[in-house]
Amino acid sequence: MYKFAKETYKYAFNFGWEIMKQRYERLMEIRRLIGQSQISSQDELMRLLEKQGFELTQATLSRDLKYLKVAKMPDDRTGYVYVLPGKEQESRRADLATTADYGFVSIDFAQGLGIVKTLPGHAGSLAYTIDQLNAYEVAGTVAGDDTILIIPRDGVTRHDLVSLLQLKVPGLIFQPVH
Amino acid sequence: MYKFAKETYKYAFNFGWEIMKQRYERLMEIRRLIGQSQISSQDELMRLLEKQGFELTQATLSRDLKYLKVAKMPDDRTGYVYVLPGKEQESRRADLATTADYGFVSIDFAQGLGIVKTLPGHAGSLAYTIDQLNAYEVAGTVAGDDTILIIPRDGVTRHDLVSLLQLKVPGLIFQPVH
DNA sequence: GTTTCTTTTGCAAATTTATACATTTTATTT
DNA sequence: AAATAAAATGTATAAATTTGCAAAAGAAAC
Repeated sequence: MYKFAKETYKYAFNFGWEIMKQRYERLMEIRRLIGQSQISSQDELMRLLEKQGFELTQATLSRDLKYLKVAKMPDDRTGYVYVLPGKEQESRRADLATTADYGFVSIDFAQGLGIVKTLPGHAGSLAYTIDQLNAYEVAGTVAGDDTILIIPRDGVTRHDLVSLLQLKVPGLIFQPVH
Repeated sequence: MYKFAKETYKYAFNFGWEIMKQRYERLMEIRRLIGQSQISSQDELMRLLEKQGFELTQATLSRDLKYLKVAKMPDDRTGYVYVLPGKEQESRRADLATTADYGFVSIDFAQGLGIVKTLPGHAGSLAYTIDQLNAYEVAGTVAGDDTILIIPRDGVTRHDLVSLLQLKVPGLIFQPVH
């Protein structure tokens, strides 16, 4: 939804001399389409624009996207998606946990249990985060000061567990300091 | 700066069975490089990694970047830059004004002056924002309720003015409602 | 209206990025 | 340790994106 209804924003770009009206309408439409749907290539976007009655080549689209500062980012669903400036964050918030500093140090396995090492004092909060995932794979956790014991359910492999954590706790493995 | 010094994070990925140590070190280095410098192509990144002693092909890099969810976004300086997830925002904060809702409607020119129309009551705040730019091009502004008069300095063209505003007030032209 | 200057766009080529497939490497199981 | 399974990587190629250049379209100046 844009602030100006079509009728209105049509004139929002009247620079006094009928500049680039068509181009700006196209740019608006591009923003709308990208904000609304998961677009993963310029050709795909081009086809959508053509349906709307715009005529253009992919080369122009490349320039438009550059002008609009639209980024192309990897996406689990579609492979890659175009995202509007400022919207990148939102699209990453699907996961429960945020990219906070968990104090994670390492994970190891023994006796069918996962042993997570953390910085001193960080075990509790990371264990809590893991509990909050409510994941089937995790039967329960026990936290000390700098160590967490993860008890996997029967049949859950260490690999399943690592996958789960990597998927649901982004930033756990690669955690830069702010 | 990473939380774990090299010596430490070397072992942060000991999953109990010597998994992918080399790969993870490379991934860490990629994150470091991308966070630190303005990298605009995979080949460029590859060369940097080779200097660090890593051996790999561009294909692997493409996969690594996908895994790390590194986005490629347009950048005024370098054309395009790779950005870490969560860091996109920061790289856009160089400009004074933020992507707020300015109530901007249109801009026109007459008598050598710029006439900006805004939504009712928005003239004052947008004029203030423009004043805060402290731009040479603008000798001064006068704001009513929904209209701003911009007085350009001698020799400043309407084009200069539009360029200035587009450059310094991102989102002025394309402003989606939140 | 005509001329001049600027911007936009398409075309084609260059560059950059992604991926299918085969191979190697690494982990898991027996 | 051997066999099996899974993951990572290179090679070659396909796909996608960017860009130089020339033409067209649009504004500005005259």
